[in-house]
Amino acid sequence: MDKRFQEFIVEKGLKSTRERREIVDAIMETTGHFDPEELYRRLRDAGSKVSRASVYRTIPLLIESGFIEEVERVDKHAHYERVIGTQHHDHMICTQCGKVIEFYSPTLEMLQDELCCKENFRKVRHHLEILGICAECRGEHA
Amino acid sequence: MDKRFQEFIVEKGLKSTRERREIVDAIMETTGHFDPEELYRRLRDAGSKVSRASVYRTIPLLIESGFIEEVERVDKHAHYERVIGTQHHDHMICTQCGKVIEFYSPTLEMLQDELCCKENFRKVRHHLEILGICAECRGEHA
DNA sequence: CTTCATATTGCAACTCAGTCTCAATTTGAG
DNA sequence: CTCAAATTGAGACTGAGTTGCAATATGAAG
Ligand SMILES: [Mn+2]
Ligand SMILES: [Mn+2]
Ligand SMILES: [Zn+2]
Ligand SMILES: [Zn+2]
Repeated sequence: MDKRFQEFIVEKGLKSTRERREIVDAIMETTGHFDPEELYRRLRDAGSKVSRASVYRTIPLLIESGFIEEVERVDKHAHYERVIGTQHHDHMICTQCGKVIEFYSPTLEMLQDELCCKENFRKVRHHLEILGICAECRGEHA
Repeated sequence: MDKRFQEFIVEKGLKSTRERREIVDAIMETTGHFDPEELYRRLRDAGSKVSRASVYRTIPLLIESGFIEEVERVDKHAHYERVIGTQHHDHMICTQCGKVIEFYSPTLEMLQDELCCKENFRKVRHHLEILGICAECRGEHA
């Protein structure tokens, strides 16, 4: 069970339950993006007894604690990814095959800070999604 | 009725119906973001007989023709905005009051092009959302 | 270790945006 | 004008996400 989430639970006066621990652990073992249904199935398949309701109820806590973030909406359901223990990045998404390229640009980050400053806006987080076609889907070899 | 959408309809071998014309016209009169339910209500209130189904069925056509784009997902429903006859821009959204600041930065656009080039990704469109707190919500005067 | 107020759980019923089916109507090419 | 093909409205349906509730688990206090 992640220490930071544990602290969050205690500070908020919530309880550390097996269900929450199982959910957090399952996400720790996840690389890449996931959706709640998938996470729920994964838990069940691993023998857990957590309910779908608990999974959905835990997600807002995980977001509030800064453990995960919502990253995309595909097929009208939300997708998340762990942000604790990973570096911040943005996404290029291939609209043909769904492939996700993660990238990070300090210049891009700084530029955003400047823009927010100019608008007198206090940036908390951001979300950049570049949609297009990946090299493979364009049938280019190199 | 917007000329470009009209052309799109013809080229696709679709039909120009009163319903589609009414929907397009209603969006032309819209400034800012809107959601399908709102649009539907607005049409009805103006005396139109269009059905909710037609509104939802027309939206994908409007997107495909480049007339509107999906801009945000709030309260788990989609929001759109007209992009024909407006300049491309991105958004800063206040998580406290919901205010939307629209901004445009050529530098930001170019930087994205460079990053895509580096990843060998063909950018088609993008979507940058900066979440944070606006000046008013921070209780600052100036 | 026991007690007990409070938080949490599973389940199933529910909500609501969005989709689909189908019979009736409209469109526009010929 | 005719007629195949497209579109429409109504309402049933879907599926992600939420919620009420009774049963259960947690953990602070004693
Ligand atoms: Mn990612
Ligand atoms: Mn806008
Ligand atoms: Zn691809
Ligand atoms: Zn605000």
